[in-house]
Amino acid sequence: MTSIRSKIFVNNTKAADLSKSNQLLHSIPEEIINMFANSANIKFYQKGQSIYFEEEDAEFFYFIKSGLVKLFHQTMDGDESIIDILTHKHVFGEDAIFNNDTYENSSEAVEDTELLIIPTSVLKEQINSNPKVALAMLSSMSKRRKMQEREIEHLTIQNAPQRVGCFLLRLCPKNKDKNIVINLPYDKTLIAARLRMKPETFSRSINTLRQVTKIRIRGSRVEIDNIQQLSDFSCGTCSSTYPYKD
Amino acid sequence: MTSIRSKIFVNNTKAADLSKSNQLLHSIPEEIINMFANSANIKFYQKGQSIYFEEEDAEFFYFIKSGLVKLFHQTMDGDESIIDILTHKHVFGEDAIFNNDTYENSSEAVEDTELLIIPTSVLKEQINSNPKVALAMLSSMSKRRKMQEREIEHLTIQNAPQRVGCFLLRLCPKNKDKNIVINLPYDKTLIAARLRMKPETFSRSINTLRQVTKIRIRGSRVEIDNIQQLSDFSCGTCSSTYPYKD
DNA sequence: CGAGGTGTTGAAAGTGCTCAAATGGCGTGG
DNA sequence: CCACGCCATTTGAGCACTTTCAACACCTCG
Repeated sequence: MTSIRSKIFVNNTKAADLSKSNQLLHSIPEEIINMFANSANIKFYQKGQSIYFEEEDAEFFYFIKSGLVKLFHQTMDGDESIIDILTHKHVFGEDAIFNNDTYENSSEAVEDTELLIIPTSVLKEQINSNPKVALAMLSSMSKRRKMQEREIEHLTIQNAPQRVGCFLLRLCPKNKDKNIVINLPYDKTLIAARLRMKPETFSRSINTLRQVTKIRIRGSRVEIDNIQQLSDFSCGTCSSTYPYKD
Repeated sequence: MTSIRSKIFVNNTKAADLSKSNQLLHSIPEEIINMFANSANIKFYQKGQSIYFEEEDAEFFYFIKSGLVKLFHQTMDGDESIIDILTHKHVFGEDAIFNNDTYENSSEAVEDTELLIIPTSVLKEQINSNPKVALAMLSSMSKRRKMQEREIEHLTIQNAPQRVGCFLLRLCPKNKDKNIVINLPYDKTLIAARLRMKPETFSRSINTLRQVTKIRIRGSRVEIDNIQQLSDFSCGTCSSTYPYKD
């Protein structure tokens, strides 16, 4: 239970490496983040270190330079319910500005992580004064909403092996459909939690996928010969089909 | 499969009855909607009539004056996956402006319904030119995101009777905690679908609730003597507790 | 080598779903 | 007013899927 305030600013490169990168998936466009470069600082978090806790006052929001961050809720019976796992270039904590400047969930570094921290005050100013920023926020929030809707749908109509298959499909490069080799982005226990299933269920789902779709998995290495077979199995009942737009 | 365009403008009261009402739950504030009054028209839909289909070009978004609207996705195997049931004062279809002016889901009147229809072009103009509108949109979208997060959490950690209990709790007046009498807002089959369970499961869940929490249900009338008992049962494992803020 | 973390497997229990059938309310035509 | 049919709801039985609990394999690190 380290206090948030106790973390030390190790580095102050500021905008230095904010410039080189492309469109963000479900988050604020990087060009917008760049506008905050002057107000931003860099902060390092060790694996397992907490970033902020739910209901804490939110003075900052965060941009992930590198590493892995887990967003979660603490449940009444002591468990935690994972909201999302975020990686490179994702933004989080910004939603606090619509929540009375209070964080809506807790966050923690899952690996050693390098974050850009930006005062929420700056974001609020920009939203109010710069229509482009407000629009970017709207657009990014809309995308997230859509992804959440998809997640809800999947929780309802897909079974565990299908959800795992769907997760793998999302990792595949968009332009290939044969002989794909990918690596799981984080350990299986965490993937299981992200997919809202138990590690045992995840493991058994992998076995099912092996049998049904002929994929090969060894450690974190995944080989998919025929992506069609995997998407037929995973997405046969969904409202969207592979390849996904986001 | 009636065409959307075939519906007739029955009435043109315009802004007439837009003024009297209070804050909206998870939607655009009514004061913002009022700004569009001059561009709005009123349109009636019969029970069962489709309002728009997924992927259709979106020229309008909608405000519910009265009635009941179902938002849903068509799944690959012909079923439909319900996204939400909306009532009086809810806004829908506006998300299309962030989706290439294409509706993201389908909608249908569940009862006879009176809608205010407003061109999306007007909304887009306002968002770009009026920071207040953009801010209102952001705030409302943020609330919806939060509700979706809660729904995802509930799908994962609550069982069917708990989800039903939670649904009932949301219907209760916020200021009473004894001898509450409420009415189910729509028929049980639809509630079941909204809670993402089968009608059979819903029915059995009601029975469980009767036994465990001493509530009485007859037809659509629900009597709750002790709300504490119901919320202990339903929300014991969630990250939020009754009374809910939204 | 031993400890701890991660991942896998087996067996049993729990939960929701499917299918089938019964019940009950309600409006229509007689 | 009554019989009929339709629809919503309930109930029962069996099944499919996920979790739980327990045990074990594997790997890395000291």
